[in-house]
Amino acid sequence: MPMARESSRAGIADVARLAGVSLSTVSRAMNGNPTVDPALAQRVQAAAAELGYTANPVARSLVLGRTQTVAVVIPDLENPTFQAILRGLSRAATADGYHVLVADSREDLDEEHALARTTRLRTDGVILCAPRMAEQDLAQLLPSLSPAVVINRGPQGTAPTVGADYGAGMRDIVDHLTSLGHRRLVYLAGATRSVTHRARQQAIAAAISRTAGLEVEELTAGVDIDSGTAAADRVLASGATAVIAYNDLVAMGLLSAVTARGIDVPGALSITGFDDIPFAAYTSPPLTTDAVPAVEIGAAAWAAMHAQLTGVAPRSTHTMTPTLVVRGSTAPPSAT
Amino acid sequence: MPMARESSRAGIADVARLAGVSLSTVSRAMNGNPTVDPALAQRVQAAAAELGYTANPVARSLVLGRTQTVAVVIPDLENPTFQAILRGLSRAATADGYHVLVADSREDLDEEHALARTTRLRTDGVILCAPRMAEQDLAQLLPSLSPAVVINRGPQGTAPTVGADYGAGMRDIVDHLTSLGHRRLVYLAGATRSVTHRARQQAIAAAISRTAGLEVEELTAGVDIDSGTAAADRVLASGATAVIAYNDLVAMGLLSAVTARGIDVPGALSITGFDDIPFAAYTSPPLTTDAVPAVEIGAAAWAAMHAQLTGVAPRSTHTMTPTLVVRGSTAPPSAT
DNA sequence: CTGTTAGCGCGTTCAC
DNA sequence: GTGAACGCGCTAACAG
Repeated sequence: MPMARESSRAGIADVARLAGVSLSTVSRAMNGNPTVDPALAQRVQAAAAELGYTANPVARSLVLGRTQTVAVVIPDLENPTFQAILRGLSRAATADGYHVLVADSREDLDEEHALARTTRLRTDGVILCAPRMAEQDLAQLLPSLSPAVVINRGPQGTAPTVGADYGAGMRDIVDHLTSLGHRRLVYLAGATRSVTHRARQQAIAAAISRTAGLEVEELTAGVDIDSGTAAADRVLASGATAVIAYNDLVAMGLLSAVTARGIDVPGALSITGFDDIPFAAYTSPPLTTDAVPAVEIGAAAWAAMHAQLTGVAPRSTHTMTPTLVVRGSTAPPSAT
Repeated sequence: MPMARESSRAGIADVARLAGVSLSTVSRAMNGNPTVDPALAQRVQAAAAELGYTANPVARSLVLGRTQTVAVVIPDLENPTFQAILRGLSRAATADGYHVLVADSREDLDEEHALARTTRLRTDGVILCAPRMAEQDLAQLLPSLSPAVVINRGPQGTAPTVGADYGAGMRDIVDHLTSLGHRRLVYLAGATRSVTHRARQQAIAAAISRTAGLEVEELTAGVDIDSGTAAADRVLASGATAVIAYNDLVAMGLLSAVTARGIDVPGALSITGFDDIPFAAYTSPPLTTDAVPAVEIGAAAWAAMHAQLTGVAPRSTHTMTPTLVVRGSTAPPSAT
C-alpha cells in the first residue's frame, strides 16, 4: 500500500513528471546546459518553479565530488583577529558561491589536527589557521588536506600560505620606540611556540644588534586580556620604559592594570600592541599598534583556495605588510 | 586497460576486500552494530585502521538524510554580540558532534532569506538570527526551514526562540539613570525595525508613565561605532543629561566623540550601552551597560536545535535576563 | 536534441 | 550472524 506522499521537498522526478520530460532533461535544464531545446527548458523551469524545486545539494555533492563548501579551522573564535580573518574569508567565499564551515579548535593542538581532517571530508578544502602547530605535524597533515591554505606561517611545500609579515611589523614598532628615545624595553611574549612569535623575536634581535644601547627583556605572558593584566607587576618591576605587548589584547589588559596602579601611560610607560583590532583606537590612551590587515588576509586566503579549486595555480605565498599606527600610548621616556 | 589505482581515499570496498567480508559487514562493524561477530568486527576495524578508512560523510548524508551540520545565519559577523552567539553555539554543537556552517547576511534582508533557505538544504536545521526581518516574512520562511531556532525575537508558532529580555534590560538602565537623578534622557535608537528596538521602546514608555518628570527623546543612530560618533552633535544639542545608546558599539562611538569635544563623561553626560561586549570594561570611563549573555544564548540555541534533531520537544521560548553592570560612564547629573 | 542506463559511496532491508 | 540487492537524488556517459 503506497504511503501518502510525504510533504517533503519536491525531487527531480516530480519536476520531470510535471514537465513531461525525463530526469536528465530536467537536470540539464536546471544546470543551464545549452543543448536543451529552449522551449523545453522553459517548461522545465516553469515546472521547477511551480514545485519550488531545487536540486538536492547533498546528492549533487556525492555525484560531482564537490560540496561547494570549505572549512576554516581557527584556534579561537574569541580572538578579534581570527574573527576578522573569518569575516573576510566568509564574505569572499560567499561572493563566489561557496559556503563556509567553521571549526573552533579552542587552542587544542590535537583537536586542531582532528578537526582539519574530519571537516575536510565534508568540504572541498580547508583553510588552516594553526599558529602553534609544530612544523613537522603540519607538514605531515597538509597532504591529506589538499587543497589547503595555511594562514600566518612560513612557506609550506604543499600548500599556499597567506599571512602578515610580523617581523617587519615588529621592526617598525621597535624603531618607533627607539626613535622616541627608549632603550630599555620589555617584550611581553604570547604564544611562545607560535611562528609569529619567532618572527617577532628575530626582529627584536636584529634591532638590538642595530641599535646602540638597546636592551629588550622578554617576559612571558599570553594572548588575551587577562594575561596582560597579570603581567603588570612584572612589567613594572623590570624598570623598562616601554613595553611591546604580544597583541592588542595583552596591551589592553596591561594598560588597564598599570593605569589602575596610578601609572601614567604614556608618560611613565609606553605600551604598544599588535594587530590593530577594532577597539584599539578606543582605549585610553588609544593604542599605538601595528595594523595587520586581517580581513584582507581572510580574503586572500579564499582567493588562494578558490584558485586551487578552479585549477589555477595560486601564489605559493602571499605576505601582507602590516602598518604602524601611532596613537596615544607611546611617547618619549620621562626624563628621570 | 585498468587505470592505476588512484591515490584517493580508501572506500568501504577496499576495507571489505582487505578484511575478506562483504560491504554490509564493514558498514555494520564501523557503525558498532552489535549483531556482528566480535572477531569479524575486530578484523574489519583493523583493516579500516590500516587503510585509514573513514566513511564518506557525503554519502552517509545522502542515505541517512542527515548531514550532522547546522547552519547559523547571522546579520553581521563584525558585531561582537553575534560573534559571541556564534562562539557559544559552535562550541556546544561541536561537543555534540555537529558541524556549523556560518552565513553572514551582511544586514541584507533578501540575502538573509535566501541564505537561510539554501543553507538549510545542506544542513539539518538552521539557527536564524534575523532581528530586522518582518514578522510576516519570518512566519512564512520558518516552515521551510524546520527544524529551526530563532534568536532574539518574540515567540514563534513554528520554531523555538532563544533570546534575552531586552525590555527588562532597558528598564534596569532607565531606572538606574533616574535613580541617579536624571530626568532628561536621549535614547539613541539603532535598528529601528528590529524586534529588540521595540522591546526597548516599550520599556522606555513604561518608565515614562511610571516616573514623574521623566522625558526621553528618541534620536536615530545606528548599530555600530561610527553611528555613535555621528550622533554626538545631536546628542549634545538635545540638552539631555544622560544618553541610552542602542548598544555598546554606539555608546563607544559616542563616548569617544563627546570626549574629543571636551565633554566630561560621566560628569557632564552619562552614557549607557547594551550587551556588555568584551571591550565595554576597557573604555575610559568603563561603560555602564546591560550584560546580555550572548555565549549562553548561543549554547541555548544549540540545545533547542539539538532537542529537535533528536526528537525531543525543545522549550518553545527560552528567555535570559540580562544584568545591569554599573561602571564608570554614569553618575548623577551635574547640578547646573 | 532527448531518453535510458549506470553509477557516486554508503546504509539497510531482505533472504540465507 | 552474514551477504546480495536495492535505493538515497542526482549527473554523465551512451544511445537513439
